[in-house]
Amino acid sequence: MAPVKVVDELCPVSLPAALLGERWTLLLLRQAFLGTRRFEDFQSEMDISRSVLAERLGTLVEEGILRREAYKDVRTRYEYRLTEKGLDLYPVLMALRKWGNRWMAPDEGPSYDLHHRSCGGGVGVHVACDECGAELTARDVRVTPLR
Amino acid sequence: MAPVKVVDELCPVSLPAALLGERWTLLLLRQAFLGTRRFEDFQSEMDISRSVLAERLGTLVEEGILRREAYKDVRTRYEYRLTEKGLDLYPVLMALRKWGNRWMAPDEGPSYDLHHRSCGGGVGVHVACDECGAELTARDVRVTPLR
DNA sequence: CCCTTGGGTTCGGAATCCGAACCGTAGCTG
DNA sequence: CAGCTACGGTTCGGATTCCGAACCCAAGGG
Repeated sequence: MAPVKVVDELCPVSLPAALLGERWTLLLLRQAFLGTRRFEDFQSEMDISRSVLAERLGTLVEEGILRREAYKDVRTRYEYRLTEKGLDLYPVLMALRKWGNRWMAPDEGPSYDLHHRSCGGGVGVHVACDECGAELTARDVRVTPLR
Repeated sequence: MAPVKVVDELCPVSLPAALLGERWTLLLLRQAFLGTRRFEDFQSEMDISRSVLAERLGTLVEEGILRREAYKDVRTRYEYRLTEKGLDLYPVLMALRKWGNRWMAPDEGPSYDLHHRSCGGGVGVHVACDECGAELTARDVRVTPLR
């Protein structure tokens, strides 16, 4: 694997990495996928300061990953919900989870489980060739610089 | 999707998220997967300060994601290489890349491309049911709290 | 000998993060 | 209607972390 020089702005990983690789953002998204929607709930379920939470929610809304929406409970409240762009991050979280289960699992095992709604099967993540369908590891992939 | 209260330490996403959701770590891993191995090369290819680079490389080594190894060039040098645990993060990076290509792609397109070495096909990432094989989105998955 | 290179470590100042306090709007209570 | 509470923030001061620049040391090379 020869080192590939990369123009950072043109690497499809670097922008998302800069966004998600900001403290709290991944945890916030996990929480969103678990169904948390309200400011207060994020704040009490994660141990994050209110100011930083407000800021992170703000940038996620700006990025179009969450949308802030008013709704009527007993009175007007707001919720932060995943947009389509946000929902599309699911594979990232699932890949993280799979890795976490394999390499950083707590002794007692996870505190929740995920299953396919309709058949009850577990959730798997796979990197596969679009052409031949073979499961791929880093070693099976060639990097071709374009510029 | 009812909100699920999660004991943070028992969520298989939270530990990896805390680790990778630290500034620079994801970018560093991307670089590692592209073949960068030496301190100086990380430093010149990414725009990171030497002190933080040293620290991040250190924690990744502590975590067993990279291993630091001496080797002989014209003289003794060191390289940071992905361990098996590190290589196993490939799906995370690929999921990030896929998302980046779809939602944050730069106008000119990516600066490099990935292909299956043996058949030339593209690299795909899939979340699928272990049982029935169906492709899954967040909506198809049920969260079951265990404790 | 002095110079260069790789791989760091060590500053001081700048940017972030945190907890705690505050604020405004709304409803509910009496 | 006066006062209280809940939500969804914003605004502080102090504690961390980050950064760039400078320094350090070992091993060659000229």
